[in-house]
Amino acid sequence: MATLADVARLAGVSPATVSRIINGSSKPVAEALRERVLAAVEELQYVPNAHAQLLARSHRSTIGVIVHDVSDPYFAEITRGLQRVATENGRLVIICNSYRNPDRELEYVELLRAHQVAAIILAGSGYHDDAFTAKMNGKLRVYQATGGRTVVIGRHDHVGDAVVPDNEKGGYLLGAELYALGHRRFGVIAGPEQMTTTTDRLAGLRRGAREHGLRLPARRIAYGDFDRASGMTAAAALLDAEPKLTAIAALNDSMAIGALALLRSRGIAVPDEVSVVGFDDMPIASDVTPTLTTIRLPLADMGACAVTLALQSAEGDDAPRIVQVGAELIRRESAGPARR
Amino acid sequence: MATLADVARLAGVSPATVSRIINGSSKPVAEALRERVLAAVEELQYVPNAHAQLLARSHRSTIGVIVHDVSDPYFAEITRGLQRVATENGRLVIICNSYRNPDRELEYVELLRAHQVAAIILAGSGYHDDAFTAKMNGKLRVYQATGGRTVVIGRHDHVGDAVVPDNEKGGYLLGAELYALGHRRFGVIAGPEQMTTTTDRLAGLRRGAREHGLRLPARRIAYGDFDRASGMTAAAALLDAEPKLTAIAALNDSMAIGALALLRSRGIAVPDEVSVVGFDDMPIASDVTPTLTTIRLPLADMGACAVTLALQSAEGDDAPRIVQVGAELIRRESAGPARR
DNA sequence: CCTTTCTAGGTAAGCGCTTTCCCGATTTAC
DNA sequence: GTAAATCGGGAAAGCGCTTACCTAGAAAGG
Repeated sequence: MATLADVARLAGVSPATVSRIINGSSKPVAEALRERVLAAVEELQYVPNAHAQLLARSHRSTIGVIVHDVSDPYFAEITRGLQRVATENGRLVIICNSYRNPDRELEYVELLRAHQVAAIILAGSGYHDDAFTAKMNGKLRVYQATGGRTVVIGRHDHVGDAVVPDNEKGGYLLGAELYALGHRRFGVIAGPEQMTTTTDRLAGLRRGAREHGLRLPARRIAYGDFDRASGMTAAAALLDAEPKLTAIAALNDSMAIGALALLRSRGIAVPDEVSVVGFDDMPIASDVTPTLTTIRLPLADMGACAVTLALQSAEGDDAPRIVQVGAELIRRESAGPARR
Repeated sequence: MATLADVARLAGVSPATVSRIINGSSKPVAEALRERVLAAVEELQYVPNAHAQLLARSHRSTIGVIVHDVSDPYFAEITRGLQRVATENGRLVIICNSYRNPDRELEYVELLRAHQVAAIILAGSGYHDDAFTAKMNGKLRVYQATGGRTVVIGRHDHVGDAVVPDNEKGGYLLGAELYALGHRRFGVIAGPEQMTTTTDRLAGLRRGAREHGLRLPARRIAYGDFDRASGMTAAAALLDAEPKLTAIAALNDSMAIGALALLRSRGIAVPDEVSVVGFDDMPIASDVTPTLTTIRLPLADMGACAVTLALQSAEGDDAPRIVQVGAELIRRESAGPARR
């Protein structure tokens, strides 16, 4: 690999001059030298060693992101927004997949710190797990103490800035729609029990129930993994436990699609016999049949917002900034009036 | 940020010793010292500076990947496979989105080179553009000359190892299915004209046509962008130009889904009036209605394979290794016998 | 014409780590 | 008992770059 020194030698100048020319330093350099150096750079196909640069200047420029899984549409959307803003600001993004493994998340924070990232963005739901939260906060605080910025997307209980979707409101809207359509007995396919996303969305659903003098009994809640397969399983369990359910509310679209598949396989018409609603409004939601009534979250915007927060250095004041983003009901075909 | 020297000072040993303990060097270290050092590491929450490590050892460990867009399901799948193998081997992956912009691809190769990645993986179709190919090959060759490994996924014309899906065969299988169902006049929604993926898949379709003594006239080919929206537009154009089409073959699933949406909006029954087939077999393909007949490509495996190739240092012999992966027809509901 | 002030460019000191080489202290062997 | 081998640990030389700081020559001022 050609080095700065090689370029300097070939151009017959000092390394400092080459560095200045390459980095467009404020120090003026004679045109003749500049051309010689640029020619040498071209000839040697020289590219500065990013690690050496990072060591030499204290400037940290890349951004680390920890998501559950980039290939999951939910995170893919968030990531898209992240990437856009990061690229606009000339930042490189390192993406780490934790596959919902808390230990791996902790490791990744360490790894990103080792890589001297300018900011760490934790995307995805948090866990209701005090031991984990404490450990994570400890690591984040150490990182912040050395000037690192942290932003969490959709979590509570973590130090630093946050972008949080209004999951509770989304849950409430979902319930309101179902009640408005006359549904009184509906099943809920929830996500993993200890995730905050699950509990928040459920809380919204419960608030709606209370307003109608109803409750969400445990037998009408089945816990899945936020993926299609578990949506099928959960829908089956719900229906088996209570065949007279008039609707199923899934706490994300993947599981709603699983429920749709299960209903189709049992020959149950949607929405004529059973209504189904989802959550997130992933792009597919309007391509499944029937198209999915769901709650839209501005995922890409949330990603973009997180980077923006990360890049604005907290101006002196240390109060963590929290950006709340809304949730909106999208009416499509999968939910209709209660029939039976 | 605590440094190695800080740890050494706190533990009362030399930096060398700390380094040896942290890296599990082969050199033995007394148990007492080890414990003191580990305690100091814990106390200072020390994490070695990855850039300094990379500078000091010549070992390069991370892998760079250039894709069109990670949030596109096609690349998300490939990336998933990539990540799995990379993580298994303790490699970090840097993902760069080129958004199908050739210049950006070139820049990213430079950037990855600057970051001293162990390998560069170029995922996604190539372009039929000699100037670009030449430039890219130049850069890749320079990188290889300094020990960098390169793997391309689904491209031709690039130096280095390659994992190529059999797009031509896939196209052929798609055509064969349509002909077997009695379709003689079908439209094709192709991807961008200058992408090799497009031309390869079209070539397969053409081969099938020839075997039936037919041809693919230009008016039955509409070019899209491999996304849903362009699939709708293209389907509309095709149908407007020739209302008697009995089938539409889209060269990827997103566009097929767009075609499905367009047909639904026009009240044309699929597959009763018009059949639709896709390509790639993305997860959604079995959730749309009707479920999509398509060609399955083992995307995650391709990603995994690329990393595997990248990690096996070419054993002396410089012949680029090419791994062909198959394509397979998946019959679902969207294609039926020709009716009109 | 000599001193002073700019300049453009070079010199060298790190950035934080790894690793070779070396040294003093034990062991082991003769 | 001495020479040789062994072993744990430290000193120091980089890795490739940036950036004060410095210097020689030119421009400016008197």
